[in-house]
Amino acid sequence: MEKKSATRLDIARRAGTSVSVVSRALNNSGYVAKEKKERILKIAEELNYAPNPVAISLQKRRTRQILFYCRNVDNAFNMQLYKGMLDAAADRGYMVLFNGKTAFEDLRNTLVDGIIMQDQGLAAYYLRNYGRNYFLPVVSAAYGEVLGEEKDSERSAESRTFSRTMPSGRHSVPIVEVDTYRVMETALDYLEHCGHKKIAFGTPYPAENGNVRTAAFLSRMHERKVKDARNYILAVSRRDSRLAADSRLLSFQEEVAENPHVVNEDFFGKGRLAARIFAERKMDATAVVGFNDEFSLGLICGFQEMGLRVPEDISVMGIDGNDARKYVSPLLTTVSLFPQEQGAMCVRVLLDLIEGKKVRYVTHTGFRLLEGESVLPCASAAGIL
Amino acid sequence: MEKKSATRLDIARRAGTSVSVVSRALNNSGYVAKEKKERILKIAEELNYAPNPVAISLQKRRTRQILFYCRNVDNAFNMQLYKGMLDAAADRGYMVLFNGKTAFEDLRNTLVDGIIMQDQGLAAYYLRNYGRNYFLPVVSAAYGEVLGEEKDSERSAESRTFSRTMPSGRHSVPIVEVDTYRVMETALDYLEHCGHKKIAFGTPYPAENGNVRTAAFLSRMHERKVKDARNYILAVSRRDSRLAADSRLLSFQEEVAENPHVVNEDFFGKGRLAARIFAERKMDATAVVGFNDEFSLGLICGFQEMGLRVPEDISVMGIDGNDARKYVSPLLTTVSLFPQEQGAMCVRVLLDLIEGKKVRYVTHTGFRLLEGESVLPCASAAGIL
DNA sequence: TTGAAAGCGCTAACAA
DNA sequence: TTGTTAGCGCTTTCAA
Repeated sequence: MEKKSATRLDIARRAGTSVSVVSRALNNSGYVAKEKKERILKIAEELNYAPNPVAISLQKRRTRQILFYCRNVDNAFNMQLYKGMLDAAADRGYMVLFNGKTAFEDLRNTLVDGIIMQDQGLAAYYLRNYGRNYFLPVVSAAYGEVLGEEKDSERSAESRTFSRTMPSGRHSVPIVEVDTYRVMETALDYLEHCGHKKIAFGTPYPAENGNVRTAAFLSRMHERKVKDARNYILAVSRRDSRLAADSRLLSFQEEVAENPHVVNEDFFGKGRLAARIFAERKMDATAVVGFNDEFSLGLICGFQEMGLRVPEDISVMGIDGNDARKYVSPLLTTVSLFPQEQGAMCVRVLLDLIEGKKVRYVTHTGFRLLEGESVLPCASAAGIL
Repeated sequence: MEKKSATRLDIARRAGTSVSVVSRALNNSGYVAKEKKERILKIAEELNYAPNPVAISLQKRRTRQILFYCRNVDNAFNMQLYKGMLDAAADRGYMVLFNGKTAFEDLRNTLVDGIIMQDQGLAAYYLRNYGRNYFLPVVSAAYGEVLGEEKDSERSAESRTFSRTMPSGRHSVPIVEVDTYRVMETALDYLEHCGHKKIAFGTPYPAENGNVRTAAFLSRMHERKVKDARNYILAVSRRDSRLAADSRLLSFQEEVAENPHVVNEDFFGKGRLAARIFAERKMDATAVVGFNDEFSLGLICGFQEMGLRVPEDISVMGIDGNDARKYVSPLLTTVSLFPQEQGAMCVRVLLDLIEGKKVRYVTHTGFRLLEGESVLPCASAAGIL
């Protein structure tokens, strides 16, 4: 048993034939005498033969593995994305591996045919710094990425298509995303429908940070003729001293941030803190839309810790459709982005790319309001402070 | 750009030298004239050369990748195990991939050097059905596995060692686990210390199911001369009709259970239901130890939904050290198994195995009580029903 | 129906 | 210091 495992050559020798016949027999492809085939199969069995997948991959120049590269292992939303990927990939004979931490430089040594990046920021960074050297197809799921020039130019090119040739844009990657602007609209419409007039947007980033979700909020508020919209942005400063101290868990695990732009965000903790800031600033909103569900769960926790009732005193709404909602009462009302479907779509786009088909540059996936109990319906909308 | 990427041969040709020199230059190993080396590096740069990791793996007969095979993608505990693995593996130059769903038969096609199984049950099943044919080293993290003959015989062989030869036991795999009996003791000691006399054990499995945690509870209760210990087992029947209906989330994702013995357990949902069963059965315990943290969070949720206060009316305690604790108030008191350390240890054992070192058959990792707010301290321990 | 032969892209021993 | 050579284990022509 200690010795190395059998190869097709070993089988061929015992069967008194050649490797190519053995290969055909094992893969049942091509001609091979029935009797001989049986003998080969039997010998393979006896030898506990198992093909070497690495050799097959080298020959076929295809591993049939793809990777979901995702830093936020903690976030259930990403795990839901991953779940969606698994099925979609299996349908086409691929495996999806997951990796949350390998340095970008080492990523190129992964034995995969393509990579799905957690979000656009990561994808752009990767491509800019490492991607040019070898074109391993990459697809990105979008999620709260920062809005910049690149983003602007991208928005105007939604119908651009890709093939396996180098993309035309500078650092562009096909992305699968949800239309954040319409999502935000859905959230705000719902709250207004429930009677809320003053609506805040809670975000874990500084107010000036131009992430799409904040931008979408401002844009929608603008449309609604709210002039002091910026006052309704409830931002958590990255350096708020209470951040570390506020952790609910004794932390025996030091957090390590390796890439400057990729932090393992504690959305929950920031949401929790945001609730305190809301009170300190005496914001007069009757409802808060959180940056994402994790953040919103933190908001609920924070409000409750201050003795406020959700939704009687303050309504909270999220964005994502994160299954972690189940843990918290009241059940969070949210706009679900159906991460599973988004993940599945990422896989389809990536596999199309790998297989040389043309793919759309931007693919939009669906969303839907999921009612919970965290928004006061038809509220008389009295300020609480 | 469309054409296939450059190889060492391409570089060699342009540099007017041979592949081996190129190889040495690129890997900076062995002799190569300084000037020539520079030229080679430059050409490689120009050609956007990137080595083919599959070819390297074939040659080296090592992928430097290992896999964490884990079905319960939903459970934060497993993600914590995974996080621990990442660092430990990086220390030794390995990547850890994660996969949650590939069928066992396809697992052998994975391009990895070894596999860590989520728990002993999975590992045993895998080895029994697929593992014999090719010895891909496997290590298992233990967690609530079912106690059987195998397990008994294993316990008596803790000091057995393994090498890459076929293990001596029938379907045995090195495991990295925490001593469940001592963990249970720690939990019960703490509750008694807090004044609790009647302690229940909540489990998502039928009462007869001999999983280690239930067994440990019974064993410890027996030691404490509690004769009706079985009456304090709060079990959820697999077929309780309320299970499906009780889900807090609109479920657009149908759950698929592929392997009979591997179910994507909804521990939270079962814990929630268990709280109801507790009330229906009018159990007179003043504290409940949940099977694991997820289950215990469900218990808290369930009790609160019935208008009971935790811990004033009923104390709840968990086992695991699952970070999902942060979501729920009151903060769950638990015995942490330090999943990150357990995961790291799994990796070390697996890599030792891969590298041909002898490894212990069973490796125990540490645990510790983590106080939260879900247990009433020094309770007068009045029954609530 | 078979099997020899030429790779896939890289490593490493060895002779030069 | 260099280059030739022989693989790693498998697939796939193509001539027999």
